[in-house]
Amino acid sequence: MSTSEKSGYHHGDLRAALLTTAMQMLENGETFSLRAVARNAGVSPTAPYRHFPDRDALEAALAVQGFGDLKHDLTDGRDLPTSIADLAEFGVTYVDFAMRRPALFRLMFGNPCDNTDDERVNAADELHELLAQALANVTSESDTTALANAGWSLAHGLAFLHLDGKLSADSPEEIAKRVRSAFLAIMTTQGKPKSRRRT
Amino acid sequence: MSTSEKSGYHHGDLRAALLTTAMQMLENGETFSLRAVARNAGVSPTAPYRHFPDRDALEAALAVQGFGDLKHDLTDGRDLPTSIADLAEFGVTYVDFAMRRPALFRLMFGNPCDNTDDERVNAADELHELLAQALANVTSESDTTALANAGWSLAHGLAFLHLDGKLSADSPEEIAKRVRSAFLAIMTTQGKPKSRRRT
DNA sequence: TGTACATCAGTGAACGCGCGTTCACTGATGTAC
DNA sequence: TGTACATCAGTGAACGCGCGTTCACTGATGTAC
Repeated sequence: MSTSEKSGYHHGDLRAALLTTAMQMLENGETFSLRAVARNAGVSPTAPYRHFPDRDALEAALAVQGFGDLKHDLTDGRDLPTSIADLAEFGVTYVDFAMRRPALFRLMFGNPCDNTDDERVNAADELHELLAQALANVTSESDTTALANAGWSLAHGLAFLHLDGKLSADSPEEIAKRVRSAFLAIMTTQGKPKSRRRT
Repeated sequence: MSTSEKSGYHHGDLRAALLTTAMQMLENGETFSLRAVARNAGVSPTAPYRHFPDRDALEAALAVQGFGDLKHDLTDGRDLPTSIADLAEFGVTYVDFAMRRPALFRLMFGNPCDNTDDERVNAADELHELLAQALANVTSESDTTALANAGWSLAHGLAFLHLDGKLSADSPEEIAKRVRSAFLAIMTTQGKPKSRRRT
């Protein structure tokens, strides 16, 4: 990582370099391949196999990092939400992450989980728990799991609808505004609820 | 479509047959390719080019059909929602569609729109409008777009989280129950809203 | 009613592409004596 | 301190794969006279 920069053959810290490179590619919205990552890292197509058993392993490592980053975005420099307005900001951050790092977000969430990779499962679980806590903080209900699912799904749906161009916007601010409005609107509705039964 | 079944060379209605075949493949969760569709339809790899200019055209045609089917599922044999409970059933239908036809759902929603195909755009718009109407029916607010976005996003998020295994369930019933709970929970929350400002 | 011919709807070989992965290899590094 | 050697981290050629698409073609259909 330090002295090895000029040495041609041995890279020094190729594993880290591959992750960095792959992450950059994802940030640019590219869906990467093992070969493309190697190419961009300036290394032969087979070199990555020294550090990752296969393509899936690289993906999993990136997802773990992604989950960490998202969690960081959600918690760093702010308290857990205590009001609906706070919660809306939580949602804004979630969607903003998706828009800033679309390919990474897709990699994290956009395909069936690989439940064999423990690190990945743990990282995902941690995030899940954070979201549950956030929701629990805001409501006075006893059973918070339904609400937690709803809050997550709302943010998640907004993220993907924007990502896939089903809801279009000209600027990040416009998106943020839309997310805020959505959270506030749905959590403060007074419709004409014929039945209010709980399940 | 009628007499042509035995004639070897000329198929009779290959265009329709290709769509049917492709639809079945999607229903089975397979992501298809032009070649695979042709193979399954018992026809040479290049035959589809008689009926579709390229792969994207086939995809667009399938998406149009998908939008129609989903709209049908949502409206046929029932009135538009008038209560939150009705709306929850609307969501249940949306998610159920996604779970029954996962690959089709992904094809419809899971990638940036092809806005050059008019038919496709129209079909998507119609669905969009239907959702907006449904939401408008339930609330007494004047500006319903925020709520419409929220309702759609909520259902959409639930659909994708289940599709991608982030929320897992053993049966369709369990999913339906979860969707209902989510809608009811988030639309009837009384949190401790510090601020209730609208945007 | 029968035939000539244009049109239509398929075939099948071939192209170039990027991919994941294997294999035998070689150059660089670091450690034991 | 210097050397022998094991280990480590790369290389580069090659594999088989399925894909979308092109091209020149041929067999079937239907229409005009």
